[in-house]
Order: sequence, then C-alpha cells, then structure tokens
Amino acid sequence: MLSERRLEVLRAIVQDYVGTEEPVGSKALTERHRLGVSPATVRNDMAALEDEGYIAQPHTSAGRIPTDKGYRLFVDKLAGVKPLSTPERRAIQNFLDGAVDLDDVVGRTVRLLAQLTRQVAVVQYPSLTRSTVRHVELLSMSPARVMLVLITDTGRVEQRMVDCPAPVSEESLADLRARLNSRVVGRRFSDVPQLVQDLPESFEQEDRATVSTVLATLLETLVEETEERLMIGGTANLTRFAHDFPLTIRPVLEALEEQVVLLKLLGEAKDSGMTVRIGHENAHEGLNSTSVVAVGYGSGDEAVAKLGVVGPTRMDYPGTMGAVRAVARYVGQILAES
Amino acid sequence: MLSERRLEVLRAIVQDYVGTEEPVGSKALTERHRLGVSPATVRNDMAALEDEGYIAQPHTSAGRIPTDKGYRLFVDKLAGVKPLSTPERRAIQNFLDGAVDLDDVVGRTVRLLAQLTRQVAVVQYPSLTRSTVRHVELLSMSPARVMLVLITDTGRVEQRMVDCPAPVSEESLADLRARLNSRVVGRRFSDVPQLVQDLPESFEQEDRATVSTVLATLLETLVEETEERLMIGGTANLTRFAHDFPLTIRPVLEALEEQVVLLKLLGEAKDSGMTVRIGHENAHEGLNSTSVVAVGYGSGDEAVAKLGVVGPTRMDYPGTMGAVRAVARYVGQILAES
DNA sequence: CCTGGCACTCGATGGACACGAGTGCCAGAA
DNA sequence: TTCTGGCACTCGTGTCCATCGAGTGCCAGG
Repeated sequence: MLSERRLEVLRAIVQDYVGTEEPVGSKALTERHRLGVSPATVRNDMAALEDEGYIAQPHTSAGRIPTDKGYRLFVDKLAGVKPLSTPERRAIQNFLDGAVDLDDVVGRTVRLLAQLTRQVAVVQYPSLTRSTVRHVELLSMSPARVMLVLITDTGRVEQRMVDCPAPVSEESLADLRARLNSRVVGRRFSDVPQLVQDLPESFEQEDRATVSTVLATLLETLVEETEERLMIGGTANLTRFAHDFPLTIRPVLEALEEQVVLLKLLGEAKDSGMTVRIGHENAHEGLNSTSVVAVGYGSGDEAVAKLGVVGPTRMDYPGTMGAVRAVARYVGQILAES
Repeated sequence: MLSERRLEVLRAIVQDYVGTEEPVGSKALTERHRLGVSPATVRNDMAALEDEGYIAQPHTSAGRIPTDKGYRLFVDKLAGVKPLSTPERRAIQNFLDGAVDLDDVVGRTVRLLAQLTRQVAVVQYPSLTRSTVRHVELLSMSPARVMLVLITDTGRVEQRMVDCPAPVSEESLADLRARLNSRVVGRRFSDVPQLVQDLPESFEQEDRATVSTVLATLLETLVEETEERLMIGGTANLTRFAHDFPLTIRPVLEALEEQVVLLKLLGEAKDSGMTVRIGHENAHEGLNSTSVVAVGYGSGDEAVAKLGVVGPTRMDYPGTMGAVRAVARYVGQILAES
C-alpha cells in the first residue's frame, strides 16, 4: 500500500503533467505544490511510484509522466468529478432547448460536448432495443409495392420498401395496418416477434404470403435498427496535441470513422455510472493512446444510449467527467420532455 | 501566349511534383521526361513560367512548385480526365449495389469515394428542392397531438410533431389525410404551398385551426428540409500530407465540421459538368490550401445533389476527376433503379 | 525517515562546416 | 533568334561537436 504522501505526489504529477504536457521533475513539484517535504524526499517517492508502475520516465534524466496505471489510480482514488459552473449549466440548457427534432438534439449534443471538453465527442442515437413501437404505417406505392414506416417512442422513423409476392388491395392493407398496430403499439421491440407470430393465419389465403412478407420486413427492420447509429464531432480538437502527430492522430481518425468500433467502445461502458477507459484498456489498437469517458443517458430511469468523449490519456479527467455527466443529464431531460 | 514546349514543361512539373511532393528542378525534369532540350533551356522556360506566375520557388536555390494558377492551367488545358479501369468500375458497381436504403447508399458512396481517391469525400443527400411528394401521413398520437410524416420520391422520410389548437377526431384526420394526399402526391415541393392554400376553408369551422396548423408545419418541414444534409468520410486521409502542415490540417477539419461551409462549397459548383476549385479559389479561408473536385449527380437527367472530394492542391487531378465522375454516374444509376 | 550534497546521465541547443541541388547569367554555336 | 555548356553563387540540409542544464540516484548525517 502506498502512503498518503505518495498518493499526493502522484496526484500532483498528474495535475502538473496534464497542465504543462511536459515531464515533471521533483524540484518543480515541490515548488508548485505545498507538499511540505524536500525534492530529495519526493525523488524517493517517485522512485517508489515508478517501481510500482504508476509513473515512468521517457528517458533517463527527464521528469516523470504518469502511466496508464497511474491515471487509473488517479481516476479511481484521487480525483472527484468537477461539477460545472452555474453559467455553464445554463448555457447547456439554453443550447439544447433549441432543438427541433431528434437529429437536432443529437447534433447539438455532439457540438456542445466537443466544445465543453475540447475533445472528440461521440453521441449514440437513442437505442431501439428498449424502445417501444409508437406506430406502424403501411403505404401502397404501387399494386405490389408497399412502404413500411416504423415510428418509435424516441421519435425515430425508419422506412423500408416491401416488394409483395402478389398485388394487395387497399382494404387488405388497411386491415393489416389496423390489426398490426393494435397488437404492437406501445410494446417493446423485443416482444414484437411473438406478438405478430400468428397474424398471417387470420388473413384470407390470398393475402397470407403478402402479410408474411411485410411482417418479415418489419422484424428485419427492428433487428437492423437495433444496430445503432451515432454521431461524432470535434475531430479538429485532435490537432491540439499535434506534437505526437501524425503517428497518433491517424489511427484515431481511422477508428473514429468505423462506427462499428465506436459502437463497441460505447457498448463496453457500464450501463449506469460513468466509465473511464484509459489507454491500453481500450481494446482497439488505434485508441491505445487515448482515453474514453462514457456514460449512459436516457429519458427515464433507464439508459437508452450512451455518449462520451475520446481524448488523449493526458486529459483533465475531473473536468471532462463533469462535462460528460452534465450533458448526459440534460439530454435525458430534453428527451423526456418531447 | 506560352509556347508549346513551355506548356509541356509546366505539365511535367505538375506531374513530377504531384508524384514526389518535392520541388522539382531543371535537371531532374530533363532526366525524367523526354523534352529533347537541355537543362539550361528548361531553366529559361521555368524563369518565364515563374514570371507569368504559374510556378514559384519556395526559396532561392530550390526547385519549382506549381502555383494555384499553374494548377488551374494544368486542369483546364493540359490534363484530361483519367477513366477508371474496368476492374475498378466493376468494384464500384458491386459495392454500391449492396445498399439497402438511402442512408446506406450515401454512406457507401462516401466510403467508396474516400477509398478510391484517398482523400476526404463529401456527399450531399439528394436534394428536396426538385423532389416530389410521395406521401404525407398523419398519425394521431394523443387527442391534440398529431405526427406528420413526409415521404419523398428519393426515399427520404421526415417527421414532425404537431400540437393542435383543439382535439381532432380520427375521422377529420383521415379526411385531411385523403384530401391532402390527393392534392400534393407527385407534385414538386415548390408547388405545394399554393396547392394547399385554400384547403382549410373546405373544412368545418371547428377543424380549420387544426388544419391550418398542420399545413403550416408541413410547409415548414419542406423549407427546412431543403437545407440539405451531407455526409463526409476519409478524414484520416488528411494525415497523408500532415508532414507539411499540422497547421493546415486543423482549419480543414474545422471547415469540414461546419456543414454550412461544405454546403456552400458544393453549392458553388456548376450544376452540370465537373467543377474544380483550386486553393485560393475557395472562398473559405481554411480551405485555401486545398482543392475541391465536385460534380452533380441525379437519378435522371437533372442533378439532384452534388458530391466531391477535398484534398491538397497538390493532388492527382486527372485520376481524382475520373473517380468522382465515375462514382457520380453509378450513384445516379442506383438512385434511378430504386 | 527526511534532508542536503554531489557526481553522473543524457537530451536539447547552437555554432561551424562541408555538401550538393538548383539557379541565373553569359558567351558561343546552330 | 534560339539553344547549349560552363561557371559562379545561393542557400537549405545534414553532420559533428562542445556546452548546458534539468533531473536523477545515492549516500552520509541530522
């Protein structure tokens, strides 16, 4: 177990390094922090911290920088979450209040988060897995062609064209629409398959094939749309730590372009509470020198999706965590209102 | 007027510089191109080209690089459009054929274009200004709340919530839905306002306010959605020329995040034919060291939107133009089929 | 257990210098 | 008039080397 003072030294190292972006030495530490001991003592502590793997030196005769393990300890034990100032909170609310639809909410959130944290923001669209069906609409486009429109309680709309095996009359379609909606409206996506299972049987022989086709497309849409979408922003902020360029920034940009990677990244975050993944804790190689701060958000008690930021491991964790948490909270409010 | 040989020298300079990314000197030029004259002669030609402003030298005693004006001449007079190889064409078609809906088409196009040109790709969603209405759907969510869903012939779906001034019956809603659709289906967006102008008057007194509200929301949606969306991809390709400029990459990333800027950029492109804007020809400051190659695409004869790439002024213009043109052509085909 | 002192390491900084690619100019040849 | 070979000059690049100083580890003494 590390002594109280050594933890204090680690905290000081992290804070200084995050501020200056330069390796921090024993002398500078004692000058900038009231540790009450001499540089030599700090040096001993640093040697101990290095033995334990919390800090490292880039080269002999340079200062120390925190390792991933060091940041991990800092986040877990030494740092709180820095709450936002009142003006900041008010600005968030004002900015998000202006949104007109779901796309707009997500877009504004991403910009807001990028601006607040000065890092790359990632916001997942509200998930459909826990969503319920608000309405299913069927539109006849041509005799044997139907457009299926699915509307969810989070305000999302998805549409698919369905090519029917046989022409279908307006009456049959209206009938199907009515019966379908009476069964699935208000139900969860996951419950839909068994709720519509026996629906084809209740139709005339000639329409059964069509009904089955439409239902198949509906189920397919539900599954496909469970693979969720997301929006990112603030990539220009990557250039702020351009010293490491372009070796570092390139794989990050590549990772950010692969939605699959990002979705997995957010998926790994805990459902409740904040998740911080530091450096090599991220499975994806390109993100080994970045940290991810993510949190779930939702309109009610349950988290329906996640949002977060991606930045250098050398980031202001308390501030970032505060901003992420605050934004998630307000977005949840906005979604609940609409 | 420049002599034939001097133009040939300029072409050689552009080609070499694009290939090597290094200033090109007179000796290297005569070695790599069969100009049939000595380095000294080339030097004189280069001096003339520099006087005219087509090339410049970064410092004394370095080779020459093309200026924006030089690239302009190259694109206008010296370079053709390099057609893609047959395997490339086949790959494009295969890749685009797999798309399931509009989002997917645009997403695939962006990835394809980024990969082919190894630059940043920008694809505008098919425009609504020239689109027609395929269907308008009205759904009662609660007594005084209606959801308006607009479906366009390009497959886009937009929805809005409408808060009605008074409760509205299912019958009135069905009535409005039927009358509205009979008037606007198949019509252009721009024609809709006058087509529905007198619609409220034909309703009962008690429903008029509601009808007006719904129509207002519809018109609003039409206008709002005319402000078009777009998708970008391949930003990681920016790092390919990051050696020059962490200084350059930042404003470019910033510009790319502002959809307004990009939309204006594409908007400046000619409706038909290919548009190439080189360096300072771009109005936006952050893009002063990039070139934009854009072209319109559409399902029929008319261009419904634009797509293009953003890259360094030092790009392979013939190849890029060929890829952009080919992709636009195939996307048009895909859209026409669906 | 803390502190001051001391020798040592090693990256960063900057000057001196040689190298070479590339230029401009000029006189003579075609 | 146009092209060519030659020549002196410029200037950015790379190398070598000496210096500097921040920072370290270790040790003896309080």
